[in-house]
Amino acid sequence: MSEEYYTESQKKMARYAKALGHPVRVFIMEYLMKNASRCCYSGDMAEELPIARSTLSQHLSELKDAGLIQGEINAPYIKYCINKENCAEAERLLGQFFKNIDFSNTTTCNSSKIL
Amino acid sequence: MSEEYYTESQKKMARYAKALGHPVRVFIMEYLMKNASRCCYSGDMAEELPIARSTLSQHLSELKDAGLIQGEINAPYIKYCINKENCAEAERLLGQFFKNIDFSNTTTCNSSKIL
DNA sequence: TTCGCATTTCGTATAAATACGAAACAAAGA
DNA sequence: TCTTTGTTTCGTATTTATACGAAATGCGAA
Repeated sequence: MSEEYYTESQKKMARYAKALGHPVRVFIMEYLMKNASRCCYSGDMAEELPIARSTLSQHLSELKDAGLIQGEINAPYIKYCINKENCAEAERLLGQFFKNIDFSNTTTCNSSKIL
Repeated sequence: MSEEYYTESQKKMARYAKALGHPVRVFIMEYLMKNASRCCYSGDMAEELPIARSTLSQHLSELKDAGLIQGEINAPYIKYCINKENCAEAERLLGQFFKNIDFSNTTTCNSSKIL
């Protein structure tokens, strides 16, 4: 019944963008990127963030559900790291997306009646 | 009292990403990019989307508040277009962000205990 | 088996996002 | 001035996101 109005790319892009749509989650991603050579645990990040550990855990889950990170059990810790494959896809989708902007055209929206 | 935990880049990135975190808004952005040479009105997009016009208007407002698009009054229409300056910033921020991924390192999270 | 530890899940509260239809608005034209 | 028209704002309902503390979980070590 419900027709498909959005392309797979549009839905995927929105999914990835939504996951990155919170400063805590951007922080987590950058933390994992910077510390990719060593083990990254929830507790390490918790010490640098002003939120409860349960809240951090939820943000980790969101990034995991979106496919941007993955966790590996290293009991009693859980080691987190970037999901490179999906991050590469997100990078590609976003790159393609912005490439469609025509920076040569300067004739639109240059009047004084800008909202 | 509330210390600053997130960088300006992190907050800006999250803001832009959040604005792109819905298929309708990705659709709108791509529509405006593709039709940059001509006028884009709310009604044109409404005809291609399965949502109420008031809902579309709200999504347009979100993109506008995030700085990704702008509107120009062309009564009784409102002409929308990409805000190139801010889109360029978003592109730059996201590009920098993903560039931090170390694709050469393959030693993390390759065990069988992946969550 | 029992304890301790890091982490998540649960329960819950509050705020924000998403959606719709009705009403308001602003400007052009009759 | 009144009407028409495209769009937004308002009022509202529902869902989802964000946050916390308490309790549960899973596992290694004692």
